[in-house]
Amino acid sequence: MRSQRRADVVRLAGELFAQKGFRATTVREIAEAAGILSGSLYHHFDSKESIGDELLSAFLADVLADYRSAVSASEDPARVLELIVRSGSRTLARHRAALTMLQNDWNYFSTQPRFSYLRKDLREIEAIWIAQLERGKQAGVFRPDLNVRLTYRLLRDMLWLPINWRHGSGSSADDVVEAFLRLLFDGISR
Amino acid sequence: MRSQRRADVVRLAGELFAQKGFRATTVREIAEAAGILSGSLYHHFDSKESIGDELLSAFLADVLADYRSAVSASEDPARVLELIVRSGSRTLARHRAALTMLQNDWNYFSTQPRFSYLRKDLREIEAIWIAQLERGKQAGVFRPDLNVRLTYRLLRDMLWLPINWRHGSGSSADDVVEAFLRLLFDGISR
DNA sequence: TGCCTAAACAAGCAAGCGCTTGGGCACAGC
DNA sequence: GCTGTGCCCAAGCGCTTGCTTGTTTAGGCA
Repeated sequence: MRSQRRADVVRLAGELFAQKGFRATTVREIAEAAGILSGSLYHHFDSKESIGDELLSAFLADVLADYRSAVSASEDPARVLELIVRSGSRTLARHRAALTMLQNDWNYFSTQPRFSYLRKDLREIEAIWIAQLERGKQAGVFRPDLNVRLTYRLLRDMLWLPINWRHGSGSSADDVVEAFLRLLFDGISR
Repeated sequence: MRSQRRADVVRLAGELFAQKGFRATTVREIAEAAGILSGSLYHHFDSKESIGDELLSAFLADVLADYRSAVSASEDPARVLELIVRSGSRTLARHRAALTMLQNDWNYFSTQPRFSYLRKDLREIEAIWIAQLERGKQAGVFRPDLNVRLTYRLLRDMLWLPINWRHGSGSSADDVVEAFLRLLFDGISR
């Protein structure tokens, strides 16, 4: 364990970034959460941006690892999507703060050169989804009239949405996954 | 037409708020977009918040009007949902900036007393969705195992997501609506 | 012409921002 | 015992923020 404090700061900063937004969170707030003064942060980090960088790059690395392993785990497109949804559910939960940052502050991060890897990684994710949807269409597993690109956008965003729900009334994260998969493959009709 | 400039400022500010976030947009930027100085804004508005207020309250008023008219237009729950999706598509397009603000800066607005009506209006929207899903379940139109509350959250968020897609590659807003309805009722399976 | 008002400008205030600086304290190795 | 190093504090710098102030300008009307 090289530096517990450093890791704490990253985690606490992530929670604040997710809660208030990256730009709206001040280094003084981050420092206060960690029990030190703002100037002391700069002993551990170059800048506020590098804290955000650490959170986002770790998140995308884990997500991409999930996707790649799902693709190599099965030949069946429907099965691959199911794997992505199920393993993704846990990974996303571990990186809840980073995902929320990505959703809320995308317009900021996507314009900063430092975070250009975000676009690259998201393109790889898109490519995997589209490849699976297309293969499923060809194989006759999915509807032949499926608009692959539109469906991808809907599904990926749907999958990333529930992360910030506080499922209070008797529904767990697993319930959300099952409801999602059911809706995905069968819709709401009887 | 009481004041063209005032309306222009609201519209331009909305675009900036949607693009950069509410807190990250400065009154100087808004003023520059309108071709005046920041101080002159305060002849038309009390504060930056009141500009945001104008955008958000107008948006929610229009959305709720859609929902109420859809409910009173049909007895069939599936038909009501379809009406909400179709009319909502146009209303959401008209209020694109306000919807984006709501999505990106929800954590900010929802904690400000001034914007407490947001919670109230969203609760009414939720009640309408849930009532229709429940009625459809009872009537045997929807799956009997449908988790009503989870489904509502997924659907409403899904419906509000595509507003910021730049549908470049040959897919229009109408295509998105059709793809959504198809996915909603039938899923992706063949 | 003289007056009134809406709408703009020019300037700047207090507060808060990210970040830097210089120094102090505890503890390691010698 | 001395010194080096890791970690932190106290103070504050330069800049930006939302907003205020006092003044100027343009146009309608008696």
